[in-house]
Amino acid sequence: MSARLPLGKEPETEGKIFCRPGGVASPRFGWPPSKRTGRLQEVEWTKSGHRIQLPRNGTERSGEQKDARVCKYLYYKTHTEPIPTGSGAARDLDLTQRKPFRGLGLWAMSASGGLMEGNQAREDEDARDSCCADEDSSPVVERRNRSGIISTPLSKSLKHSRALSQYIATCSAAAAVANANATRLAQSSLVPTGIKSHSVDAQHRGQVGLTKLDRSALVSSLLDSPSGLHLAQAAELLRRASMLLPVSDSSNIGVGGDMEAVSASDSLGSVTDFPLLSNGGGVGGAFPFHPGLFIMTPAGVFLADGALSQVTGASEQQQAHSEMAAAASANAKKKRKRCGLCPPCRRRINCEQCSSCRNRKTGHQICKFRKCEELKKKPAGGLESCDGEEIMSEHWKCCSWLESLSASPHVPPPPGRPPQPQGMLGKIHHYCGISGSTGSESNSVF
DNA sequence: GTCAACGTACCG
DNA sequence: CGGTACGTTGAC
Repeated sequence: MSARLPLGKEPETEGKIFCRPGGVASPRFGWPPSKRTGRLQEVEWTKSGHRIQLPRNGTERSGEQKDARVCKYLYYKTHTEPIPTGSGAARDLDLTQRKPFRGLGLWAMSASGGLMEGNQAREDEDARDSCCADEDSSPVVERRNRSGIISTPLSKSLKHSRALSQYIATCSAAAAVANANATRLAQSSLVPTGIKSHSVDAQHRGQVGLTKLDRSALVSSLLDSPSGLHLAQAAELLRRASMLLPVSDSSNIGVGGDMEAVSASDSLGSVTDFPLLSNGGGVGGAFPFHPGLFIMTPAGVFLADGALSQVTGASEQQQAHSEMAAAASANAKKKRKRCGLCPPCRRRINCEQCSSCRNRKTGHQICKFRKCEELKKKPAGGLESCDGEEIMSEHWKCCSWLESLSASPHVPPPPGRPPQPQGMLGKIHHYCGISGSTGSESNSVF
């Protein structure tokens, strides 16, 4: 690579937060889309923040360089001197000329010639994909689906390799979502009962600058996630429940997409265990029903027995039960959605080589390398594969426990499951077998 | 079990 | 209404 910068900290990268592959924000590594003015420059960084040069093909790396390998990303270089066409540097920098598939769909070699493997190769691929977008100044605009995945008609995508540049916006959106989620998580773990409103306000103030894109990305990510899907279903159930509810001013109870609802009395207790619901995604206003009123399963969201008896008359429970059974059977047919978290989901490029890509016109299948791991699994193993009766049986089990929980917050979970000392949410999660690590919980209760 | 093809839900 | 992709089915 002929275009080298002096060693040391790159001024352009100081004091900025960059979007790294996978939507991770980082102050050091990445690329600043708003500032890119020059050419792509590949550099590697030591953990101490110094940029170093790496030997070319086949050269053994020093210890420091080995450390730096994991920190290698591209960034936009501000210099503007042209790079001689045909030179090694030009070859290295002209990443848009790569053919988009090798072996298992991973890039096996870095642009500087170093061997890479597995996720590292994939991450670098993503990084370059995002960076090169503007290098290739083509005005082609491609559509994205809700997950930020480039979606072009088959003919188009086969004609030209994906303009690797077109993922930056997605990346920033993902970073925004990650940021929002981080904020939410921080709030959920830090905010004790009683000072919730202050924190919500603070959070709200802090998020005032959130753009519409940020919010829609957040909402979209929530609704795309398994739990988010449940959230949407919960909203619908709430809407129905509020219609049955003899509330004097029902217009004040809104459970729409943004869940900007006016606070209502809390029938079961505090909702501070459920910040997502209580603060309406940082918008203000409280979720008008206690989350414990809902039982969420892969087959759908149900109102708990106690909830039904509270928000409706006992005579209406029967009707609601049959509605729930209908919903369960309807949801059995419903398409599952990509989890958006697994590596295949995070992959944004069709390999264009697998059978699904080649045969997309008739096969109607997503690229094999982008097929969600969750969708690959059979919906079996849990409530999803069972019939409505089983679902309802599980539902009643949860209901009875939730009712007892609402009567006394210290009722232990049903036998067979050891207690978990993390408040109501912990109990609920434990009772429902939620690990919380993958977001692919088999069933969940709010 | 894998693959191709088709039906169709879902979305813009 | 067209595009994408999940679910299902039948062939191998």
